[in-house]
Amino acid sequence: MTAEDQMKEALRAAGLRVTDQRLAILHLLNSSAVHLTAEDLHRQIQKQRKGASLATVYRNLAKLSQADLVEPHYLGPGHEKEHFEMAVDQAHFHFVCRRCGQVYEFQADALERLRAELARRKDWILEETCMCFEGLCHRCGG
Amino acid sequence: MTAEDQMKEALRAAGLRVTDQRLAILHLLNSSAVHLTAEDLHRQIQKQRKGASLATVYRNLAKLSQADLVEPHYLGPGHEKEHFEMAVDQAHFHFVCRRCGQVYEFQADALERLRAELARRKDWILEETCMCFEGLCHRCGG
DNA sequence: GTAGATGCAAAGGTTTTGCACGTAT
DNA sequence: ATACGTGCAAAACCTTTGCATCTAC
Repeated sequence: MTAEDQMKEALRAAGLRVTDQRLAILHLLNSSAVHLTAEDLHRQIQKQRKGASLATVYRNLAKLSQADLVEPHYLGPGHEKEHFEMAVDQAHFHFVCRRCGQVYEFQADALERLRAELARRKDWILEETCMCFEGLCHRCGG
Repeated sequence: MTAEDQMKEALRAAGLRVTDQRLAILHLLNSSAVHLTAEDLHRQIQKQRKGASLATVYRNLAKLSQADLVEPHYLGPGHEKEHFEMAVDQAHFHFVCRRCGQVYEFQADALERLRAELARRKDWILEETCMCFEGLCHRCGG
């Protein structure tokens, strides 16, 4: 099954209609190594034959996030912008280099364990976790 | 030395002039158990004899953050709003209850160790760590 | 055919900025 | 005296929404 077929199936499974705009968004997120903002996506999609308006990008990112097809993360300098990436099974975390802007992903079992321990110890239900790091990467001075 | 004297000294040490508006902001953050947004601060400061415009609140929060006198954090539902608190030595983290809005702070030694390990293993300089959680607290369903 | 999706433009909310005036140093 | 800080209003910025049209099902 092609990647496109998988996307269509995932959309239908989520009760969402298959549209060119949604496929375009998913394709971009799927093929992109970086994490894109709504504005990034819009800019790139507009170049394509079947574009998508900025409003549509926002509406779809919201729907796709709700459906767990994509994941929002607050990244970037100062950590103020929402970025999106394809949802993946593996929990992972982000490190943003403040000089070159590169986003590195990494696994950290210890963080996962910490999450579980906190929930148990404090008696909280953790619905959302944001853990991200900023600094200088190995190339920029680390 | 009173808290006010300390604030004045800290401002001068940072090369910032001592103004009523800045003292008002610092006093509010200092006495507040919760984490306030620019809008929150503005609303409360306006009630005082010597108020501060919203623009001034924003400008000062930026300067005070640069000077490490206060710390910005992205909290709140969806994690999209910037909140401020007095800068403190102890690294700590935040949990926001989605129902009652209460912000809980906690320490996590494990995270500190992880930070050190990551920096060493990946050869990164970690300047900023964001770790925050949202969910339901023990009173609201945890 | 109908509910859902889109594009456009307008509105909403938050943060920043230009400029004239005020004030800490 | 002067550089810095402030208030006001306007602008910039990001995101959401209303509405008419279109389209996937």
